[in-house]
Amino acid sequence: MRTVTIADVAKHAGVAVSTVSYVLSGKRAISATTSQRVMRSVRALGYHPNAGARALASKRSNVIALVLPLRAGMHLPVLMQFATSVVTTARQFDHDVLLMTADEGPDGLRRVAASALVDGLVLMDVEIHDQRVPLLRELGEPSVLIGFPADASGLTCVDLDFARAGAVCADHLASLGHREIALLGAPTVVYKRGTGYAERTMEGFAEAGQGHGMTTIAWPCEESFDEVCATVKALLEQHPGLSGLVVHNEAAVGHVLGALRVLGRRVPEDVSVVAICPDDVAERASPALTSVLIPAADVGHQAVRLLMAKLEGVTVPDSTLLEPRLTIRDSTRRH
Amino acid sequence: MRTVTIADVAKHAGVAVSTVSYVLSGKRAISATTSQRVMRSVRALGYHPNAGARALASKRSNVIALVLPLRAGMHLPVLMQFATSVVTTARQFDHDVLLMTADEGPDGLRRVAASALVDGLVLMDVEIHDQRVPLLRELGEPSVLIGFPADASGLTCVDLDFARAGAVCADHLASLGHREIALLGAPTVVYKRGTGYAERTMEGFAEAGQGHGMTTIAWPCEESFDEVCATVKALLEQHPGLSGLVVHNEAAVGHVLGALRVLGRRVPEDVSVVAICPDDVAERASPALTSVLIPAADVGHQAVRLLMAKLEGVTVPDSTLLEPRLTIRDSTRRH
DNA sequence: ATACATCGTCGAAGCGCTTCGACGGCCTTC
DNA sequence: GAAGGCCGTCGAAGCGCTTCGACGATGTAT
Repeated sequence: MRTVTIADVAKHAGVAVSTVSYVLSGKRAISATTSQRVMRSVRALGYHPNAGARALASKRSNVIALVLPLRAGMHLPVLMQFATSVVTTARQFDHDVLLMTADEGPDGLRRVAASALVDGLVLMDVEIHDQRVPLLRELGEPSVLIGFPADASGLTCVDLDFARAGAVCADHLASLGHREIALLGAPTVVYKRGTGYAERTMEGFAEAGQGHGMTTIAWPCEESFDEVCATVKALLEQHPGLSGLVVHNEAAVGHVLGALRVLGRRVPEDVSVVAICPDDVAERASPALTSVLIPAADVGHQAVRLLMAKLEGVTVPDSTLLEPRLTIRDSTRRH
Repeated sequence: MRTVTIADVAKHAGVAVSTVSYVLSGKRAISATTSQRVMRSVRALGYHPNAGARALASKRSNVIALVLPLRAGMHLPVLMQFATSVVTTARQFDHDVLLMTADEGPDGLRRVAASALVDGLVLMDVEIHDQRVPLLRELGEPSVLIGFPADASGLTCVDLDFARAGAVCADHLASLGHREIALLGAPTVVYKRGTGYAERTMEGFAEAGQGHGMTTIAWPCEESFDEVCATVKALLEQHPGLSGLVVHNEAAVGHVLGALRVLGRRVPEDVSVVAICPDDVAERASPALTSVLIPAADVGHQAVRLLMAKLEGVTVPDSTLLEPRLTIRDSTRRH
């Protein structure tokens, strides 16, 4: 069963090859009758354009690259959500997604760009000092970053507004009458690396808290149960007046609750807890956690939308920040 | 800066276009001197073959598809590990990876196959009654499945040997002198769906346990803390002699430990716990969990290896099962 | 010395598609 | 009623690569 080509369709429909092409692409007006006849033939023969030939002739592959770094301490589930929403959205624009990891290094990006394998790039989990950024400038491929590098000039970046997320947590606790609150963040290694979102959350949290006249503390937090326990214990001892806790560390959130249980602190009677994490993690906890959602699907969707706009030659905003969403559950209460 | 083509390289090196092609592909003998000259030109000009043109002429795109279903209750982190090892391995064979989700339905596979966008497929998380399987047979695209459908005849499948994994847990507990042991598995919905690996783990566990003359219990396990608590409590009440627990549910494993703590059972003094989960989850727990590893990276690697062999026309085994690896940590002891 | 492989290289023919220019036929417009 | 426009369609020229057959130049066997 030889694969069916555009020539087969043309013959079957009794028109020229170029006519079929124009019907399919809509780049020239074709009469309704011809168009219908062609479409019937397309369906009858089960025609699918050959991707290579199309790419060669049109200089567009209809494929975008999704570039994941692979670092320790990444939020795997969230990444996965990003990835799937990127794929789904790309398909809506008739594009496919090539999955790349950064372990091929800069050459990977170079290769993919130079070989015209992809029309554009979506880079995930961009850090403050990301090696991929200068390369991106050099290549001049259309691209969208998820996350913000130090120098974002001339780049298109999308992310959740983490500063707002931190602030929303502080605001919520303030509104409940808490006066002394703490943020438990990512492991130290993440801050050392210069990971923008972690720092921005802290800043937003501290700023908002202080704006409400609260005392704010912000500590990094490792991810093993024993370390979380020790951290929480030390935190409560050093700050006896502490009544509100924000956890921005998906792997540790379960352990924080366990630690409070072990230490005999009730949630929310003794201490209110807000998590920055996906809804399923928050709902699975006991008590169900008041949480701020990272809208991973939205971010992926926006990233692709922006990239598609750029491919069309449309100018897009440099920076897109997505609003965090607070869901109040059972782990916070009036103090 | 026009993109550099094979003709540019040929001119620069003073040879014919076809000679350059043969140097690069190695499909015909070329003298060492010519070859070197060509390679020098390739580097000097920064030549990268145009993917579309190559695919069109050679009928091979050097891209494989990675097809993820998107279902509730999936092990996201493990999936991610699969995915990255697939990408890394594919690159070693000079292939790229197209990421597809099944939400485009069967048409997605059909489209990708018919358009010659990919040379082959890796399907992840295949279920007992997977809709993609009949389609795969129809398309006749080279493919490898991760997981086993009910009828695997004529297909190439790879997976961790989950029956062995269950058995290894039972064996380990038996060797420590436990007489009554239980398996806490996936949520009910996963079994209902007919998910092979969950059932196979249970069977391997039960069979091995009974082989040692032990009493074995196997229960599904939901993933919220409260439900886990209730389940563990009921389990211990109904089986007072129970001293060994196997947890095959990544999301619940932390909660099981928390539940035991709440119920006043010490690990490992009162009850030994073995988890089937990634090492980082096991190490993060307190006490660090004796665990059986799901070698996600290996599975991905093998899947790609097999697919590449098939693309070369080599015959490969229908079924590849990977040995689970038991790591003894602090959560199990002699009874 | 002749016949015949073998080796290294070249030229040209596509691969299946898009797109440009051309060209009839038809409708306006004065 | 002639000049000009627009519409719908066609043919052909590539896009950049692989691969086939051809062809001198060597090397080997007779």
